[in-house]
Amino acid sequence: MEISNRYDPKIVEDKWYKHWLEQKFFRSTPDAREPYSIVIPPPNVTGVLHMGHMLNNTIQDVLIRKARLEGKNPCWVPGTDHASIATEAKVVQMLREKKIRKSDISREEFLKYAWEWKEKYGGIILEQLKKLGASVDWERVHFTMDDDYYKAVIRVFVDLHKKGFIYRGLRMVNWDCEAQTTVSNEEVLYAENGEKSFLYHVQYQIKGTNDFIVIATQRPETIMGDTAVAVNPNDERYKNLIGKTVLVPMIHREVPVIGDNYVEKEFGTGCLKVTPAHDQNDYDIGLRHNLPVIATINPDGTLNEKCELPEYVGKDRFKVRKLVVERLKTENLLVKEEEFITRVGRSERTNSIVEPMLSMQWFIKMKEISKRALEAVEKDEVQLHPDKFKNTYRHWMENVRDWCISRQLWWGHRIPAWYDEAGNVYVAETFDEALKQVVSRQSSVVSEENTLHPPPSTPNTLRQDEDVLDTWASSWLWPIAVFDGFNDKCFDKQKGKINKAANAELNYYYPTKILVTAPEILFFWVARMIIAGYEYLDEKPFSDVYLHGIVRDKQRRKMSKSLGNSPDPLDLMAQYGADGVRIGMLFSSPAGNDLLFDEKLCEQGRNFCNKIWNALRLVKGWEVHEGKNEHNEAAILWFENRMNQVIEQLENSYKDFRISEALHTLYNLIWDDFCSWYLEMIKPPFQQPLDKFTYDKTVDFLEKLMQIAHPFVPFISEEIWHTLKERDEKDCITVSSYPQAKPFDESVLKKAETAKEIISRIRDARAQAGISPKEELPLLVTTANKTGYDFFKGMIMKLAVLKSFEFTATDVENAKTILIGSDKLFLQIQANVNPEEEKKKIIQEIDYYKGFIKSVSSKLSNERFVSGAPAAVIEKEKQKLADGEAKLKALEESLAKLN
RNA sequence: GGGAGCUUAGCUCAGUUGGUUCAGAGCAUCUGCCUUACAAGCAGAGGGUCGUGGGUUCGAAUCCCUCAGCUCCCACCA
Repeated sequence: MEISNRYDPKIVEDKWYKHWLEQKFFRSTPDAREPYSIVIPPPNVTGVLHMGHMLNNTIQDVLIRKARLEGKNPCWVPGTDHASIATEAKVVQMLREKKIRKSDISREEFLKYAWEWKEKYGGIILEQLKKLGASVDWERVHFTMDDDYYKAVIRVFVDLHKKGFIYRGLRMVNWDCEAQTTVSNEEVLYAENGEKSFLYHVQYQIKGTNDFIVIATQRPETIMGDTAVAVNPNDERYKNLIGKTVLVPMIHREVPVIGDNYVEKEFGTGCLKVTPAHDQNDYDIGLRHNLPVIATINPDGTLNEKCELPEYVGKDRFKVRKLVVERLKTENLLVKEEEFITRVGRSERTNSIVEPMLSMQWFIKMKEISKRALEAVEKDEVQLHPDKFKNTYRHWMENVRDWCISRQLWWGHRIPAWYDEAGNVYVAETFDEALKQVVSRQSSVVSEENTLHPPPSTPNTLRQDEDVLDTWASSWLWPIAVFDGFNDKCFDKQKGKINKAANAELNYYYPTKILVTAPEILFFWVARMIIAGYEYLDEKPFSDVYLHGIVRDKQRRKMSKSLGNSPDPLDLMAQYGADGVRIGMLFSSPAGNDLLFDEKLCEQGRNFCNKIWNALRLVKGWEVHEGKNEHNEAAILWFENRMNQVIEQLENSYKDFRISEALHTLYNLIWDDFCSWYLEMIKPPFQQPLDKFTYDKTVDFLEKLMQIAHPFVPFISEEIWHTLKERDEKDCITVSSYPQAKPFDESVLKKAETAKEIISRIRDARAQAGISPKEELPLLVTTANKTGYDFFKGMIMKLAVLKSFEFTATDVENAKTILIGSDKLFLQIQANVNPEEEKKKIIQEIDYYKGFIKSVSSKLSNERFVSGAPAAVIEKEKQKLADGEAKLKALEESLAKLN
């Protein structure tokens, strides 16, 4: 069979992915095996996958494929997230390009466009996952707005409302005037170095006097909403004013001067104007002092009639700011105008300045519901990797704030609340149920906020809340909902709990094994999933959380479309193969660290695949004859032991989720140990056949190596699996078994290391002397332990290209001397080396060993060390001392000879 | 302002309970090779006072403190 000398992923990858799907290798249903489930962090359907997703999904696939090889029942659930605000923004933009304005179309029409968008991008995302080789169960694709999922979200809302965790309240929210929606704190961005602004010092007249008090503000346009002026109660300058009344400029509203510790004496003038309607802190002060709230700004950012100045009504707040400043100037109320760097928040989606606004919103009370989720991580029931995130998690959970879950959007789960004409609220899963509540309202308690209103006369006027839920209020149910955990059969509406036993899937797969995601969404998503898990199942959603870093470019910049520094994953995979990209992604991304992506890493991955490929070519190219070549025994024994050692190391890496480390270990095993050493050791001379015994062993090694490598490089490993031997279509590496870790003999490994060192040193000496690597050289050795060489002598002769290997009792003159331990190797070459250089090197070494011996012997003569350290450590130290002394002696002899 | 973390080779990072076979890996660099699997390759080499200054210890990259620099999270000053 002719095998190309270049590995070509293109022909291989699609072929095998298709085959795997046909064989249903990724399909999982509950059975007797141990489950190993992972739910994918559902990518947003805002667009196509980026490099961060590649990293995220490669890690998951490695874990899933490893579990599959280990005979577990791996279930990797794929899906996508509707990502309400992000997707809606994309759709609005897309429509804008088509000259369609959201405000001109109906909710239904808009949703039609949004669904089309979802179908398109959701589809692309799933195709990208296939290209990557993701072994997800394609019969389990979920979307956070699928019918079942939608119902689950609504059901949870109703349930939490019933339990008293959800309430409706007036709160200061971040308002995006352009998108006309609230945005979460997390969606508010601040410019790195702040933004330039002005601090205006404005005079407020003290009532009944001609005196003034000067406040400092950035937002003069909110003056008309002022309901107090606050000073620090300990501020000697102003404390006497507390209780007095001042006049708000322009509108002459009488407001009190109050004392509040929030005010910092040093900042500005030490006097703060209080506008409870348009600033969070002012609102808090207002609550403490029972101040009225006057909202002067409309949701669209214009001023309303409450500002009492008709000329400003309907004008944008920033325009009004200018007008107010001018007016204050003309009225001589503006004392000072200083430049000021402020950290103003902008909406992540529209970049418009976020307006703190009082608004009626739905909230989830977080304190109580999140208690067990905090404990779970504290007690390591849920383990975070790396565990430094425990601190961050604790800090957040201990200071958790109520979660505003309503969004003024169309794309998402519409809030299941209905209002009657009187303003009563009915929270129910369906309209019909809400209607029922209306009918039975007279006698029953509905909810707190309704008690003020009488029951409606005509129930038919019920109108549903226009808002939808925050995306995370659906994705926090992901690990439960993808197993249909909220269906009628297993969800107990009375208790508000899921009966796991009534749902075979949930019972088998939940809790899932591990969640792989980025630390950025530790709170938005991870923490909330844990909360939901305990609330509905009294159980964690996953045992481990692997938090990987952000993919950045070489200059540490976050990859983004606008910077154009993000490569297209599909292009990369076309260029380097999916396996190459997978390796590239994992090569330098230990958990918790950002990945500085460099295309060279993918190139390295591709080269690695090619290396494996050529190992296959070599093996397949040999002619095999019956029999057994005794000379290869040492190599086989060594590699067997070495492989077992590495398998054990890999297990340790996997155990701690050190995926990157595992890959490095594997890479070295294949490239260095197998290709560079083992294959060279057993390689027969040109055009000579290989003995069958060695051949079979080698094929066996290569198969095992491919099984170990399979989680990282699924495609090439499958291809090699089938090229090595004729196999049945069902006999795939994907569903084969992971090699067991077997005990290994340290002494064999140690002897081999010595042999390898000898070979390297001889090659080095040869290179320095300028002698061709092909020229066979004689070697003479002095040693106290001749038998120590027996095993690897043949190997050394072969790889160091020696003519002979003899022992001698006396030192050899005119030869290059190589010290290995206390043994001396004399390589008979014309040593064109500088004796002074040689001496210098030896003296350096002698110094090192003298220091070494001194340190070890002082340790051994130290009473506290000898009495304190365990026997094994002392024994080791003694051995070190003996070795060191022998080495020193040999060195000194060599030096003497040179003199 | 509160909290967490980082600083080891030119670059990116390992270094698990302190023990001079522990100062490492990959990339990059340099030297020599088209050696019949692979130039997407082979064989070698050089390179670090382990951020600074102290301390604990028989012994410190590892533990403690100081300082400097960097990063992240949370809150946020009108």
